[in-house]
This record gives sequence, structure tokens and C-alpha cells, in this order.
Amino acid sequence: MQMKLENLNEKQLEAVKTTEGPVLILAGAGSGKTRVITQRIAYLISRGVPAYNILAITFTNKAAGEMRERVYKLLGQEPPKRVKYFSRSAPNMGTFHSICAQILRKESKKLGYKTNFTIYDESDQKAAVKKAMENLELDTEQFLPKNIVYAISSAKSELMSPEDYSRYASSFFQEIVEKVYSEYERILFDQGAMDFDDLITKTLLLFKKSPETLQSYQSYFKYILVDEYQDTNKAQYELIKMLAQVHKNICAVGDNDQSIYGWRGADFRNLMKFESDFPKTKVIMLEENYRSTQNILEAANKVIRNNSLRKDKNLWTKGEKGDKLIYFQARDEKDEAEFVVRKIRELEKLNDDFSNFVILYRTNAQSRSLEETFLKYDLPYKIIGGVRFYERAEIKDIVAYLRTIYNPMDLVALERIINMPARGITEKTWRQIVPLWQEYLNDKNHLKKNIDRLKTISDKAKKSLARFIDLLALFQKSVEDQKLGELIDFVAKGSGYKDFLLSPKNEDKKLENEARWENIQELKSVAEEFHGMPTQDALAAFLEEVSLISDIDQYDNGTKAISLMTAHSAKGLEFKNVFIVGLEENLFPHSRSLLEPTEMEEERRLFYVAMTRAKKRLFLSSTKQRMYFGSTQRNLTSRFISEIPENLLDKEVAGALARLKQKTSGSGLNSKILQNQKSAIIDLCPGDQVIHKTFGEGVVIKMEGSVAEIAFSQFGIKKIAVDLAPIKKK
DNA sequence: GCGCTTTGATTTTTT
DNA sequence: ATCAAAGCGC
Repeated sequence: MQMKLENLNEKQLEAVKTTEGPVLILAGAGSGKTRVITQRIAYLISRGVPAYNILAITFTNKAAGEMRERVYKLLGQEPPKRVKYFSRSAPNMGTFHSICAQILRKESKKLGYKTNFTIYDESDQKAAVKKAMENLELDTEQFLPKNIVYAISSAKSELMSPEDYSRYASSFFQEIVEKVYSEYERILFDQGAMDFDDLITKTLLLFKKSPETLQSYQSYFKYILVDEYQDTNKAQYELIKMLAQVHKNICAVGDNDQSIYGWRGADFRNLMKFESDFPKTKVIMLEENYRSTQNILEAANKVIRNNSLRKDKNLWTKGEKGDKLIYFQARDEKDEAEFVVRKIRELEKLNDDFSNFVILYRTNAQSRSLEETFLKYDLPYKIIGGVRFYERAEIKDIVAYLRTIYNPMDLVALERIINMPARGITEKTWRQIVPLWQEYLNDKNHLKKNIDRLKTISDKAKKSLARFIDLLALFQKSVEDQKLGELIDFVAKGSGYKDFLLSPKNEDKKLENEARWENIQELKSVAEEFHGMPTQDALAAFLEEVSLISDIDQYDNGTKAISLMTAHSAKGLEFKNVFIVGLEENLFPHSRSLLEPTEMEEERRLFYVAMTRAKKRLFLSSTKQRMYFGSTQRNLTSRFISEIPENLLDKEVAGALARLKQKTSGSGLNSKILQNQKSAIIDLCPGDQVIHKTFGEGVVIKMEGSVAEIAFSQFGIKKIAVDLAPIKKK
């Protein structure tokens, strides 16, 4: 097989060609990392390594898909179609979770799982935790299931079993977690379910329990590559160490400045530890940046240098200096959105079509004002993330039906659908049949008889239950002779869900329900992509994809629209023009990070990631006040702005002049134009930072006529007559 | 027992 | 401001 190694600098070429032994590639932002990884894989194949001996782990499924396409393009071949499990013809590419799910799909019997296991997402986990707490008679109000889910997940990613946890637990809350954790584990096992963390930890457990299994995968995955290594957690790290132990052909690629998933257990020190874990590691630094202009790069370098927990490196580019970064301070989030629109229109007129723009924000909630403004000016946009498709109630309902068909022990799914649409099975009834449900696997008729004998259930409910059991059996039977898409139709109709949505009794909800039905059709069309395999396999693969997919995976850069997404979602992407909005203290950096230096550094890395997405132009903005939770919040400008050298930044302050005109023409309510001693015009708004001769620094909270309420850092809140007081704007 | 209204929480980021 | 879970009347 032939391939050409194209456009590689010396370091990159070395990274591609060093195929044997441990390699650590420290790849700065925009250093051509993807090019290196794909060429490396293609190079291996071209040198005769069978594709299936290669395991490449990426951060998203989307990245894996793209990688696959690029590798085959380099090899001059068509990428293989959707492949079932580990195929002989293609390199294995996927996220940790999807790779592990595939291993477990084949091997879970060795761990004692009775049935096809189901993957629990966060809301399923919450339901299971709630159930565990009820079993233990713990108050779900005092200890929120959400927090316990988080604690359990952290424990799992640190490879702490319930027993380990009991040794570690010291606080009252942790003692509660300890109890819930073991009960939760029992519930999940009984229900044939695994949560996200289990996918990794159970694979590890499998390898520990069964050395032959480990051995077979070790010899299968002869060449291992892990992208975004700085975002691996302890469990993932152990897994990799185990798999690579024999051949030691392990290539880790990462950048500790881009570690932004510490909150979910990622530990960028794994990157630093690599060299000691794998002796004789070849370290290759990629520091030449091919993405951004000098100005953008320099600004980003200066910002990230404020972090103490890092290994210094020097990203550089041969590229042009480029425009200065632009910073705009807006009045509020509407004004901020208008600024974004204004800039996009200017640039769009020149040459850049809409796909060259991305707006990055810290929290999904910030997308709303942007969305409204884009609608107002009729600009095409797409929001990545936010309310996810697979989290919509109707989708979860239909998926819950499929899950129950696939694994009838999945009680979280069963509970969701047993009375949806309403069929007269109440909470009380449900509680009583749960202990009997196990019999479903052995003998459905026995289950029915036992239910029939229960005295505490009404005849109506009994009949309803019997009908439901028959319905489920009918669905299961149809897996044998229907395609997955047809099955979804059959389920929607047979369960009464379709009628429930489309029956005309809900006249005012008609449109909403029709949209829901459309979503189900959309789900069906996704399912149809799996028609190449037997329905039982298709069902498994489909459910797996549904539970592991993220929204960025669906991001399609083909359509010409402005992208809106969180800074987290933007990792790995690049755009000609990048806007980072909401650069305010409490928002970006987020309020929850203010007290913890390590978290503050993670915020800074996140900002660094956001900045380095930009190829040509970078726009930064903040607001003086914004609506948050229905009330007005006033924040200081983000510290990150002040970390950018002045000479790289063009400041566009929200037109004091424009406001001056507005306010003097009679409409000024919250603002006062005045003259201070130096007879400079100051225009004070809530959010402005001021300096008072006596009280020092402060922030304007409220304006009433010429009286300002100012919060001083040293002296608390004072009311000040602004036209008399010795005060000036900072 | 069902479906609607009210309440209460909720928002950092996601596999 | 918005959305999901709990309460209340039919």
C-alpha cells in the first residue's frame, strides 16, 4: 500500500514515523495534531500493519468519524460503512466509552451479567439513586440524588469501589454516599445496567478477572493511540496502561494547557506521568502553530502564562501578525448580541460566509439572547448543545420502550413507560409488581398469574398489566421479523403513544405535539441507518449510539450558518472568526471557580482553548449588566481581559457618546451625565467601576436621579450624590 | 386515577 | 426565565 506523507514539518514527521515503542506528543493548540494522528494511522497501515490492530481513542465520536474519513482518504480508499463491533477491515476508533461498550457487549457474560446490558445516562442514574435511597429509607430532600450521583461518579472514575469508599468516607454526607453507592451498584447489576463510568471500570474489572481476555485484547490492539490524553481520568489511564503493557506501542497526544474536564475526573497530570510509566518514551513537542495569527497566539500565550500548574512552552507561528483583538463592553446581553451581529455583517459583506463564525460562551443559558437577536436580523445560526435531542421527553419515551424490549430488567426504562401513555397503572401498583418482575425473564405467564393473585391491586389494573405484558411480548417478537425503523413505528402505534400525541383532544397543544411526533420520525430515520444488520444487533447498536452520542458529534460544518456553542464544545474545532461573549467575573471565570485556585486555572485553560480556536479574528465582549435567573446581575469585567497585553487589544467601549445623545434627549432613567471636578463628562451606569477619594474603589449598583448606590470594596454600600462627590470613573 | 396547575428548583462544563 | 416534579380538583 502506498501513501504520501504530506505537508509535515520535521517534528511532525518524526511523530508520524516513530511507530514502535512509547511516544508522547505534546501538541500545542493548532499545531497540526489531527494531521499527525491521521497520517500516523495511515502510515502504519501503509507499512502493512493490519487495520484492526490499531486502536485510536478520541474524545468524541465525531472526532473518530472524521479521523476515519481522513485516514481512508490518505490511503485512497472508501471508508467502510457503519461497522458492527470490531471489524477486521477498519482501525478501531472511538471514545473510551464506545470502545469499552463494544468490548463489554461481547464479554459481559464473563462478569455475570445475565442479559444484554443497558447504558444508564445521568437521569437514569438519578432515578436509580433515588430508588436506592428509598430502599435505604434515606431522605431524598436532605441529600439530593443529583449530588450523590456526582459523588458516585467521582468515586468510580478514581477506581474506588463501595468498600474503598467506606474507608475513605469521613463526612456525614460521604457516609450517606457510601451507603447509597453499594445499594446503587446492586440495583444496577440486578437491572442489567451500567452507567458511563461502569463502561470503563467494568472493562478494567473484566481484564483483571480474566487474564486470557486481557491477553486477547492486548494482542489485538497492537498499536494504541490516545488523543486528548490530558483529559483522561484515572480509570481510563489504568485501562490504557493495561492494554499497552505487552507491545508498548502507545502514542499519547495531548496538551496540558487544554485540560478542561477536571470537574469530571480528568487529571492532566497523567500527561506528565507518561514518561515514568513508559520508560524510554520518545517525547515530541509540536510548538509551531498553523492556525492563528501572531497577535491571537501572543495574547493566548500571555493569558495562559498566569497559570502556575503548567509546563511552559512556546507556541509560535510564521504567519502574519494579523488584526488586533477587539474587546467590546456592552450595556447588557442584548447590546452584546447586537455587537456580534454588527461585526458579522461587516465581515460577511467582505468575504466570509456564515460558517466562518462561531460564538462561544461559558454556559448554555447564554445562547438565548444571541438566538433572539439572530432571529431578529434574520441571520442563519445553529446551536450546538443546549437542550439535546436525546433528552426530549418523547425521544426518551420511545427509547425507553426499545430499552425495555431489549432488556426487560431495565426497570428505570420500564417505570418510565409502564404508564405512558396512561393505562391505569399507578405508582402503588408499580411498587407491588417490581418484586415480581424478575419472573418476566423466565415465564411471562407465571408473572401474570402472580399479579392476578395480588389482592391489593384493582381488577382494572390487573387487566391493564396483563395487556401490557402481552404488548411487550408482541414487540419482542417483532424484533425477529421487522426492521428497526418499522419496530419504532410499531411501538409508537401499538403502545398508544402516537394516538396520545396526535389525538385531537388537545387542541391548544396540537402544534407542540406534532413537533414531538416529528422528532420521533427523526429518531426513526436515525434508526434506519442500522438496517444493514439483523434487528436484534441493530437494536443493540442503536441503543448504544443513542446513549453515548453527544451533540458535538452531530455538528456538521457543511451548512452555512453561524455556530453557537459552549467553550467546552469548541475543543478541537477552528474558525476564522471567533467571538467569546460574557467575559465577566462570575460567568467566565464562573462563580464556582472563584475560591479554588486549581479551578480558576481550569477556567483560564478553558478561556485559552476558546481563544486558540480563532484563525484570523478574535472578538471579546462583556456586559455591564445582564439578566440572569430572571434578575439583573452586575459583574466586573473578567480578569482574563486584563491579562491580555494592551497593545494587542482594541477596545470598543459601549458608546458613551451614543448613550449621551440618547439620555440627553430625554429618555435617560438610570444614568446621569455629570461633571466632576476635572470637568470630564462622566456617564454612570450600574456596573461601572468608580474611584472615590475617601472610599476608594467601588461598583455602581443603582442610579436614582443624581444619587448613586455604590458598593465600595472597603466601606460597603453607600449612597452618593454623584454631581457633588469626589468621584471618578475607573 | 388522570391531567392540569402550582410550586420549586435550577444553571458550569459532558462521555 | 424556564422547566421538571409534586399537589389538587375532576
